[in-house]
Amino acid sequence: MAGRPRATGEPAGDSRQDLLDAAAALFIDHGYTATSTRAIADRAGLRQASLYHYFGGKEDVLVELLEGTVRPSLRAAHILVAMDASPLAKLWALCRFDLSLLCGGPHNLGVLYLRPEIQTSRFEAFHSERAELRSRYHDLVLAAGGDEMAADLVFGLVEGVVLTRQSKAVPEGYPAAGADAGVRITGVVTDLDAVRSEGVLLLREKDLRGGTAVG
Amino acid sequence: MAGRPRATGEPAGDSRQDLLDAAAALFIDHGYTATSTRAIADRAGLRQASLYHYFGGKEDVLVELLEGTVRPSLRAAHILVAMDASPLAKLWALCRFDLSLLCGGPHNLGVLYLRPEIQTSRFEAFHSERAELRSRYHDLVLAAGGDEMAADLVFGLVEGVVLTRQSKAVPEGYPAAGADAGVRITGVVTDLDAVRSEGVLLLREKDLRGGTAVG
DNA sequence: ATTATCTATAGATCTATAGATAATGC
DNA sequence: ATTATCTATAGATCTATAGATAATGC
Repeated sequence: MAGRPRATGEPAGDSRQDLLDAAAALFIDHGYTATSTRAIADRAGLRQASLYHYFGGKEDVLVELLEGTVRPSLRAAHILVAMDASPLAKLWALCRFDLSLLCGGPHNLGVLYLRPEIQTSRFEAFHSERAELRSRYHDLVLAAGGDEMAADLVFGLVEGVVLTRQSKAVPEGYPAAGADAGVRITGVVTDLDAVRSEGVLLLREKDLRGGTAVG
Repeated sequence: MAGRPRATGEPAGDSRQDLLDAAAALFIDHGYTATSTRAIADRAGLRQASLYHYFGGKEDVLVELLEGTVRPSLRAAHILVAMDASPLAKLWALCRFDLSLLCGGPHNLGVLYLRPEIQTSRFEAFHSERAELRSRYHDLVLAAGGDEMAADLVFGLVEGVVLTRQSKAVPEGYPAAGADAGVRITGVVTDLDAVRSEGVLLLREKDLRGGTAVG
């Protein structure tokens, strides 16, 4: 702790986290390349060079932000898959959980998935975690009787909310409605009301509650 | 025509189009801000300063690229809406058409929709055309008996293919399967086979055939 | 005479490093 | 003695403009 006081006069709290928060907002609103290390530091109340005390460089900041976004969803997927319930109910719950994360939080962090700067080896860990999440969706859709393409469509529907959220505020019931849609897409004829009820129960599990994203 | 020959020796064809093509590839692969005017010109076989003979600046190039992507879809939407058919069949056809455009073409141009650089007044025309396309989806979903949220979900499903395409090659039948999914999402109980058959017929209309994107 | 291209460059960035300084903690 | 911050700066960009040059077209 301690150290030289900030030139801005601000009462230095958790500088590292301040830098992450500032970077998240700027990367989303202005883009990665368009955001200078100076802009990040300024917003966090520090001088440009101080960023290098906490991170190796700008890329390290983005790596850390991204890793934090898939983790919760992947964790939820693992828990759900292991539970004792029908595949469709698990699928409903996973869609619902994932959509809540993508719709929640102060920033539309999911847009970062489409940024070209993350197509380098520095982001391999992030990409493989996201690929694994996609696999869980596939497993559930196939187990429910759907096909490969339906699985891709469901995953696309869920992540597609990122585009929706960029254009307009998503309404309250969107995650639940999206989960309904995800189940419908599978093409498996079923009693949707029953699936939804079972899915809601699954999300009551203690490890799956209040899963709102950081950012 | 004519003018001083290129320093690269290349046999100067349509320089303006060459610049647009080069910019499309680079904006998508490396990002707008990360792409320098020099990189665009180099790829097009010209010197950096020559870009300014054709465009006011880098931003003008992006404006032109984006305008070219929504136009065909919006045009198709207008034609379909005016046709004499069931709302669900029109919706199926619009989804199918739109998905074909987003899946086709050499580049995944749709990713540009999520770039932060386009959130300025320079891109207002593009944004309003895209908003109008969204409205057409809403009209059709509501006419078919679905609600507002279903309409947003269908539009999100369609545009969500942009994320899918970034991670993997989308299979041949994806646009048709996506159109099926779009209809299913509405929640309107119906004979999907009949809707699909009717939708396929609508796309036989001369103005809606072979609608593959430029880029 | 017009056009498409070129070369050269001013002015404004931006990243990362070197090294100083002002706090706390021992 | 350690840590968090600072100031200063070298070196590498990048955009846009000024003005020259090499073709074709009249």
